[in-house]
This record gives sequence, C-alpha cells and structure tokens, in this order.
Amino acid sequence: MIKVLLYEDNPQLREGLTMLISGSDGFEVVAAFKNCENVEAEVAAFEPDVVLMDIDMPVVNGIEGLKRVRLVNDKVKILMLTVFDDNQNVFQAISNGANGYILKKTPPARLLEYIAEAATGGAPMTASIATQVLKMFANMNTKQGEDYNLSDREKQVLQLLVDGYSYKMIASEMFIAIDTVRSHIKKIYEKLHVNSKSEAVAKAFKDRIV
Amino acid sequence: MIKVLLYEDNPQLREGLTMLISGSDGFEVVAAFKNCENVEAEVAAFEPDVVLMDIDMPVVNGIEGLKRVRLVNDKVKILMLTVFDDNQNVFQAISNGANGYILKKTPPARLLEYIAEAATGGAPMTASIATQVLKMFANMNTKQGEDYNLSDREKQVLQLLVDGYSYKMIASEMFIAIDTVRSHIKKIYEKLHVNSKSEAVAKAFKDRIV
DNA sequence: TGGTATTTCACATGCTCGTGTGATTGAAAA
DNA sequence: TTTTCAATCACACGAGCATGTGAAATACCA
Repeated sequence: MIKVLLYEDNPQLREGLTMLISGSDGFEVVAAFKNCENVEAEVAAFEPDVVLMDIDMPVVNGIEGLKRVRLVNDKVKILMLTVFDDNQNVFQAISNGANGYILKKTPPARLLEYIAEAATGGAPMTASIATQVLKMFANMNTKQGEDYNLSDREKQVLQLLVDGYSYKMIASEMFIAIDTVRSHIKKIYEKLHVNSKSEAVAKAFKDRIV
Repeated sequence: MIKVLLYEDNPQLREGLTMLISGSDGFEVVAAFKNCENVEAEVAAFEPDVVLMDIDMPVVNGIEGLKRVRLVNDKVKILMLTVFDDNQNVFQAISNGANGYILKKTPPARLLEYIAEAATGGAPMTASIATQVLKMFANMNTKQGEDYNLSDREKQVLQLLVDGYSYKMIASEMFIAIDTVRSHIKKIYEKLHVNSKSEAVAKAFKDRIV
C-alpha cells in the first residue's frame, strides 16, 4: 500500500485526486491539505511514501514546502504537480530535491503510474518536463566561453594567477624569471582585454577558462 | 512512419533490434552499422527521425558519435543505449545533446514506446537514469558556499572588487574615503582567509558569494 | 551600562603590480 | 629564406595594494 500525502489548494481538485488515488488498489491518501503551513509536522505525523505537492498554493507554496520538508526529511518522495511547465519552477523544484515533476493535465491512469514510480525510487516526469531538464543540463555545460587564443604557457600562468600565486611565486613555480612572468601576463591581459590581476581572475571564472 | 538509424557493434543484438523495430507498425530501421566511423554522412544520407546509439562500440564509441552528429545536425533525435547506468557516460551524453538514455535491458514493447517518445520531442529515460539526472542536477546547485559572516558593507565592497574596481573607484562609488575601503578589505581578507585582491575574487567565485 | 561589532577616517611604509622599452633564441609558417 | 610568433630575460618608474597602528561614532545585545 503506497501512502500518499496531498497538498492542493483547489477543493474540487483535492477531492477528485483523493477519490482517484484512494479508490485505486494499492494506493491510499492518508491526508490532504490546502497549503504547506505545517508540512514538516504533517509529513512526520502521517509518514507518507509519496507527497503530491501542488506548486501554486496561497500562503506557503509548493517550492517553499519542498524546501521545508527537505530540511528535515531526505527520504520521503516528493512529486511536484503543476499546471505550467514553467522553466523557473522546474529548476527550483529539482535543485531542491524533488523526485518528479508532472503536469496536472496528466491522465488519471498515468498519474497512478507516476506515483508508483516515485515510490520505488524512480523520477517520473511529464515528457515536456524531461525535455526541459535535459536542455537545461546541456546548456549549463556548453557555455565554455570564447577561445582567447592563449598559448600553453599563458594558460599555465593564468591558472597560477587564479590559484592566488604572486608573480614571484609563479616565477619560482615555473622556473622562469619574474620578468618573463610579467611579459606573459601582459600578453594575457591583452588577449582577455583586462588590465589587472583580479579582473583576469574574474574573467577566467566567468568564461570557464580554468 | 518513424525512421530509425541503428548503431550497435554486437551482430546478434543489431539483428534482433532491427527485426523488432522494422517488424512493428509505424517503425522502420533504415540502416544499421557496427560503429560511428561515418556517422555524419550516414545521418545525412538516411535522414532518420531517431538514431539509436549504443555507447560501448569499438573504434568510434557512441559518445564520440553523438558529438560528431551534433556538430552538423541539431534536429535528429538521438537515443543512447547502454548496458550500464554509468554516471560519467550519462553526464557526457546529456551534456552533448542526447535526447534520451535507456538501458538495453528495457523490454521490447517499452523500447518502441521510448523511440516514439523521442521522435515526438520527448526525453525518454530509464527510471534509474532519470533519478541519476535529477540527483546530478540537484547536487550541482546545492554547493552554496559557507557563510563567511560578511557584513552588508563588506559584501558591497567584495562585489565591486569582483567587478574589477580599484580601491579608488570603490571609494568614489560608495562615497567613502579610500582608507575606509582599505579597512573594509582588510576585514574581508581576514574573514575569507586570503591576502590579496585576486585571491578574494577567486574565492568569491568558487564559493558563490557573488 | 558596558562589551562587541560595524563603519568611518588618517598616516606611513614597503612590496607588488602594470607598463614602457628593448633584446635574444628557436620553431613554425609564408 | 625571410617573416612571424612564442618564450625567455633585463631595467626602470610610478601607481596600486597590503599591513600596521590608532581612533571615533553608532548600534546592538546582554
């Protein structure tokens, strides 16, 4: 028996979902609330396997509720439920440890499958959400900045700069004269269009040169 | 009719998959190869809707094949196929624009569903993979650095340092004396355990203070 | 009410950094 | 073969930065 705890502000939908879930073999709604004001206590009290959490709720919304639960409980599965596949919310939900993210327009039979999948450690997602997640993932690892055409030696110097080395330290680390370090750094500044050590370091981080 | 292009080094499995897919209504294997040596040309020639790409192949593996296709074609759907839900490969595949990632142990009926889902823009994933993806996502956004107990004023100064301002510029920007800037920065260095501008900037980036 | 932390400012010293100018070597490209 | 460029080193100057010491006003907490 999969125990479900439900958060949904719309009374009709709350009723409907409760009837759907509790009316199905192997599923049971242990409680249903209209917002997350006391979500920590409620999760602790009812010990659900899966929490179905609407995102758009008054007073305390679903994302906030998710955060609150995760502060004290990493085990319970939390399925976010929403009308829109809004980019920002998806990101927020996943970053905060949601186990799945499904749209309200999901057909009832599918919803039950998703709940079961979440209960067994899966990560059910509506197709459009899954696509979004992959795209976000791909994007955030693609933006390795422009190629500034740094030579190998210049890259080494920049790396040491980023690691907090002074000119003197770089010189001894690389077995070259301090004036050579200067001349490398001068070229680096030209190529990065900066004119100080700290700007170069900042740019190295921003553009993922290091 | 969904046109599938298949890459799989194992002859038995290649045959089996071809028969399964081509034997199903609405699906057709337009060609099958044992590695990705000429994947760009083959994708261009056969114009498949979905590419089924094994990861572990000799000569040119699936990840490399994925990269090659994505250099010239962002439209075709690419479904990665593998025996292991190996963390590194999943990450690589998704970062390089794969549309889905499924395990070979997937039952035949399910495989066809997944292909269809990929063709219509979804992102089919085996449950264990989906879970991994969410965890990776959650982890990479959780490491919000320690709290160094910087005061508001100190945070402002640090922000300006990161943006490449000199002491003089910070002073005029904040309407305070340059010596005040110095004293703020001295405190910042103490709190961050650094002793230079560029180290502070680096630490600000690393620990997401900015 | 007194300790603590923040914010403000001042003066001084010495090292670090940015820049200018110039030179040599060796390897790769035209 | 000449040109170009990366890498190396040198000297010098001035501005910027790190640090030390000291102090005063404000605010908050116990």
